[in-house]
Amino acid sequence: MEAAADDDVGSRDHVGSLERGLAVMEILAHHPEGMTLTEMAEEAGLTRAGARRFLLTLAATGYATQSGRLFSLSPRLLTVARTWLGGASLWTFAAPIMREVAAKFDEACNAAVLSGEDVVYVARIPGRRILSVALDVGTRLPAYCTSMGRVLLSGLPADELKTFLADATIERRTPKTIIGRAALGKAIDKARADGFAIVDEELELGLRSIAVPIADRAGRTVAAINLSTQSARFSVEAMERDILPVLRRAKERVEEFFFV
Amino acid sequence: MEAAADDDVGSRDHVGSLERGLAVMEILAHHPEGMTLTEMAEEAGLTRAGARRFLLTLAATGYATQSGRLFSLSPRLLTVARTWLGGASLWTFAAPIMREVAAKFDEACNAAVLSGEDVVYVARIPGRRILSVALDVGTRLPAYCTSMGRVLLSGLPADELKTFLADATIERRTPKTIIGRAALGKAIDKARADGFAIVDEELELGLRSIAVPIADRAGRTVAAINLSTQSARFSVEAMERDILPVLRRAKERVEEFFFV
DNA sequence: AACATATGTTCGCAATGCGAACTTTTCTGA
DNA sequence: TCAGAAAAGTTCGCATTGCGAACATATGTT
Repeated sequence: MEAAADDDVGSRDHVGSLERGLAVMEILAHHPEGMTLTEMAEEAGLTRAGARRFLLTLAATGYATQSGRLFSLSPRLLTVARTWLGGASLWTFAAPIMREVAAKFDEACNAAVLSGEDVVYVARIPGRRILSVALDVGTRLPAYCTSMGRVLLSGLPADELKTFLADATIERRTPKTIIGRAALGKAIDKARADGFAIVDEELELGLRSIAVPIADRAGRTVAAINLSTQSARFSVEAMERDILPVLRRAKERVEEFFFV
Repeated sequence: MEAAADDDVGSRDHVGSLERGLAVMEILAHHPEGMTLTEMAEEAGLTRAGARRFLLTLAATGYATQSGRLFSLSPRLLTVARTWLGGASLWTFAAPIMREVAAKFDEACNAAVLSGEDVVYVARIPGRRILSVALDVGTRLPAYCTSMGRVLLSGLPADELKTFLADATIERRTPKTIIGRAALGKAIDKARADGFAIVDEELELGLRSIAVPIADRAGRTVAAINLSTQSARFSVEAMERDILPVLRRAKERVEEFFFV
């Protein structure tokens, strides 16, 4: 049973019964086969009378069901969760997370999905610095030379990636653009192995970005988030050292919104 | 806000604070954009001080987050739900529901999925009456002449159903078996339009069954449940009048365990 | 049937959560 | 920028709510 933040427990702003009731609900979640009153009392550290009250209240409110001596969760929790998730898009939920990332580094934090040979921006938290590339939700950029594109491509099935590498339109945009298809394949493989990609002035001189993939519960890469910076601000090394851990944490938090 | 069962509210076995806290959580679920304290107090029918306590407790326990004046749910609810669902199979959760159906009619209630040209039994609640067909989890029966097969086939994409109708092994098992491929196609179309299928002595004389499809949140038919009876017990008309509503209710309850 | 175990019930009581009132902060419009 | 309105935060007396111990009943096991 996870403890609440310590400094709130003794406070008059705290409802201990709610906390204990939620803990009982969580214990039920760990026991889909059902639990008896005595088992719950032991596991929750409550008296039988106390555990019984919480179980009966969860049953009365529809969160649990009682069958003989066994209490178990009901699908109401799913209904509530579904209502919540269905009320807004993933990127609405992700926005506060991305906002924290953007604010921490004062740079733009973006999200994109793969569409054909492009990435399409699906969310964008501007930084305070002006980047020359005008970006907004809906903007398309070529996948091959963008950090988000690189990690998205790394999540493609092998045959699809092979087709992409064979067929994609690949042009030199800066002296640093990787235009060799074999070298690009290697860069994508590296992104897959690393779990991130840094694109260093391949799209545009002065522009450097780092991206991580967003995977659903089945492990499929469905989106990417990145931080775009002016290359004068962060070296490649600093990106990996300073930005990557933050971006990874954001990735994990966004992924919590995927259910299956 | 849904009321708890009235006869529990005044009881000493009831924890009102838990109930009110869960109600606050549900209201948050309807407001993914976040809510202020005053909005919550109004909607929950609480004083500001009361609403504030519940919100702060939900935040302290990790179920909600506070950003300035806005409170919103956190993904912890998803984590709990995921833990619960991940701890057992769908058919474990469905078993009590199917057991109620079986007990109501004293007949076997079964669940199956489509596998190739067959249905495979994935769950089975026996009735008290002995049916001559020995069935157990894992049993395969031909899809074309079973009620569950019929509704499962009705959920196939058109091209797959066309292939099935063209290629499937179809044999006469009783004088009532539909063996004409066009007629079978029509029966499957009828199952799709009706949302259920009755198979009347097509598999075996003396055996009649009625099935409904189980669909996931995207509307894809992924399984079926049925009630198998001796044909002497229930006429086709009685099945549709008496069993179908019960089976439909069970379908709805089982479908609540699908998240997306 | 006897016994052990688990659950249900009761009720005195104290602690927990209540809300009203006051204070502080934030927002809005001129 | 300032004044006023609105919203949120804080305090604390108090009553009601939830507590647990003890007893009663039901269920399971040998």
